[in-house]
Amino acid sequence: GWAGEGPGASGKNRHVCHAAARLEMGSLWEEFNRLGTEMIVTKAGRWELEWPGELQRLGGTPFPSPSLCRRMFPTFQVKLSGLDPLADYVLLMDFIPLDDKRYRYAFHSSSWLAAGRAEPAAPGRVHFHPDSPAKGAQWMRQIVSFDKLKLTNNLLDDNGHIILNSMHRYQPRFHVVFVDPRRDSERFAHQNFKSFSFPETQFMAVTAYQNHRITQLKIASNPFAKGFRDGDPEP
Amino acid sequence: GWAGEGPGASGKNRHVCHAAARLEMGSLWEEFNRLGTEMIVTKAGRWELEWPGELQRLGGTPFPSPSLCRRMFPTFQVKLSGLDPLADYVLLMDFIPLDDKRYRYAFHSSSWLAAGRAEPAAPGRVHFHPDSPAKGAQWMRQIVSFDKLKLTNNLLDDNGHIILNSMHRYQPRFHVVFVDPRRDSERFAHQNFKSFSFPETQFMAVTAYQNHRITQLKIASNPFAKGFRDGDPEP
DNA sequence: CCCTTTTCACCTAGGTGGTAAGAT
DNA sequence: ATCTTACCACCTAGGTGAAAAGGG
Repeated sequence: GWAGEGPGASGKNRHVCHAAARLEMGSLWEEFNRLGTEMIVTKAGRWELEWPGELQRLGGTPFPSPSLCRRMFPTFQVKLSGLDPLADYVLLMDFIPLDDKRYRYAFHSSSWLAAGRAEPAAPGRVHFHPDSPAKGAQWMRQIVSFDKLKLTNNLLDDNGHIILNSMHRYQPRFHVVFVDPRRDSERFAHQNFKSFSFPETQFMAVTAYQNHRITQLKIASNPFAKGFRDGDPEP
Repeated sequence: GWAGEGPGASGKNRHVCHAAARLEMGSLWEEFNRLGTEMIVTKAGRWELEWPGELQRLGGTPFPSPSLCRRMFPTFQVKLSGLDPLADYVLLMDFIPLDDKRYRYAFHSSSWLAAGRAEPAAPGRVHFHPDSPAKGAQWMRQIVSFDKLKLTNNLLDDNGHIILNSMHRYQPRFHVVFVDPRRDSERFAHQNFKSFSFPETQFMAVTAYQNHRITQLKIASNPFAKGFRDGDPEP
């Protein structure tokens, strides 16, 4: 579907007021949403600094090992239009709680039940698209994919990942921010961005899948889970 | 080693005149250079557009498959200093012929012999570091690695790879370019960059390794070639 | 004969859910 | 009981040189 408008679409800078975003993989998102999308959040384990021996032999420096956090699937991807091709933009995402409830999954009825009030909100973080900043022309040239975005339930995470509470519901949000070259651009900050929310991308954060139909749809549609597919060939 | 100065170090813009670059993995480069470094260049094969079936099922769009070109090993990596932390810089590399000769390898003497004049120079291309442009602070924060740079001998390559003639010698060059915000910045273009050449990184372009000791050093030091190592454990 | 291309097994690197054990 | 963690086999994706085949 197309663009949910940001709050207060009026009074926007001309560089963002015509911006539009189309969610990619819309039919897949909707398929998940009908079942109740779940996204895995795991603790980042905080492996020690890695120095693989190979690298050590070569005289390189150690680097942080890949975290154990999980990506989203489906991946949040949008096709942008209406940007100024020559202006600079920053693209980013955040996640807002959909309510102040905590949930549990009732296996007997295969449904989610409210189970008390939400836990204290995790530190609010944003994920900047790693190509930011870039010209409008470059953002519009192809699909923008947030496949580097990772979710964790580790409140102490220091890798900059998105921190979410398990068993809570979230709405991903997408923001287009015009990089205002004016000296006093702070004064116009509220005019220089436009936000998009796609209701079909909301999800429940979990540490393990609860709904078996979600598990099966993940296995069927995520290429990295091919090892768990039964032998039913698909064209 | 440290920085070979660019041509005409005088009259440089203050944003680049103090720039310095230290080559990483220097001892490995020197070990290769003592034997006569060789780098593989292969034709990019130009596979058809890939549409893996996975992606098709998910409603995605096809994308060009990875090319068959080869990276450099060792990878060209530098540690930068002396940049203005708040200024924008573009980093790039190019490759200049070391002479106008063509070579062949004499197996009986295990040495390279001149074998006529160079073939017409391939189209001169540059490789921009994919993080460009970025602030000086970000470039100086950690080692800058050109591991996405790929070499090909395909004169018709349209993936933007570096085109080299096999059996010719080359000197990699590294350039730091200050992004001048002045309107008439073209007038100062010659002042706004600084170039670095590390003699220990020069190499012979080949389609297959000629010197067996180079092959063995590549196998011993490149993690991706571990499958060809004999069972001699290294700490 | 000299050089290039193609294909291959074998790696690195890292994204999956399953499973069993652990925590509360 | 309910939720979380740790480890695992199994994938995707792609970087290696060997070996054989191809070309002039």
